[in-house]
Amino acid sequence: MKKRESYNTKQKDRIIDTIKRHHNDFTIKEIYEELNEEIGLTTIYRLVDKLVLEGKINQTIGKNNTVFYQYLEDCEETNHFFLKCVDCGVMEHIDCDCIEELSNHISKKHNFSLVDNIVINGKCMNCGKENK
Amino acid sequence: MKKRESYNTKQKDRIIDTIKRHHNDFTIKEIYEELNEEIGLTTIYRLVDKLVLEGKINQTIGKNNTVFYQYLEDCEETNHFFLKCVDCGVMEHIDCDCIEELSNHISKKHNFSLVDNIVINGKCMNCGKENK
DNA sequence: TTGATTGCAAACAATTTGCAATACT
DNA sequence: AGTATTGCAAATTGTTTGCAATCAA
Repeated sequence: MKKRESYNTKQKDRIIDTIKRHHNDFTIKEIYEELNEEIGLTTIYRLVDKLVLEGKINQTIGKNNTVFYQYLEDCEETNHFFLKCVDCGVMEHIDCDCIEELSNHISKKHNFSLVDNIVINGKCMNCGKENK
Repeated sequence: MKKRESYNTKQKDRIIDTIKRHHNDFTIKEIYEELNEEIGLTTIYRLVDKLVLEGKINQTIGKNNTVFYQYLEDCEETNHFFLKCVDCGVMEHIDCDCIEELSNHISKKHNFSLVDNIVINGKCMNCGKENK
């Protein structure tokens, strides 16, 4: 029973491609439909689960108990820090010293080490100004 | 059809009391069982949903697609900022200038306003040192 | 008395599992 | 050839809804 590496398949490619085109949120159903239901739901669930475990996708739960995912772009930086707008769902990757400072501070003063992929909720400029 | 304020009930009291005793994570099922199944699941779902909407409870999704909730303690400070350990689930309330600094910086430099209740994932000292 | 709340049973929706067929290397 | 992957159907689980009975004000 030799352990093989994973196989490349047409389905994986198409799912990942679709996921990457969603900069912000996506749901399983959205991906399923965007693929014209040509790939089984089960397959999508399985791949997305795997990517969540690998930390490439962030999983959240929002309005109406809907489960959302976000693809965390591949980037070389050590810090994968994102701001996510709770209203429109837009996600921005932050590459700024403030993150490292925060991380150091948290670890030194509060004895917590931040995880690799941090997603912080807020409101983007557009959505923020709408509320009076 | 006059709009009444909400009623105080035995059930609400017991549920909230139970929730408050869980400093960290809780699931609906845990609460249900801790109440000896004396209060209907439906009632628990309804109250917890309401508290989530009011921002008193944080809702997350974790391992095995389990939905977790955390009660965000009542506190006078404007900033409700928490560090949550992804391993053991412990949550710590942070009351520190660094939060305000971060918040100002994010808003000034990155055009995002942070939401009221921020929960950031990390590893607490105990769980952090276990990994090699 | 009036409207809110409760909780059951049923409906619904989301996710997982078993398994045979298929695809990858 | 040998193992991973796929996808259907079925099972399972989690959550919501309808509604009649009950409760709070």
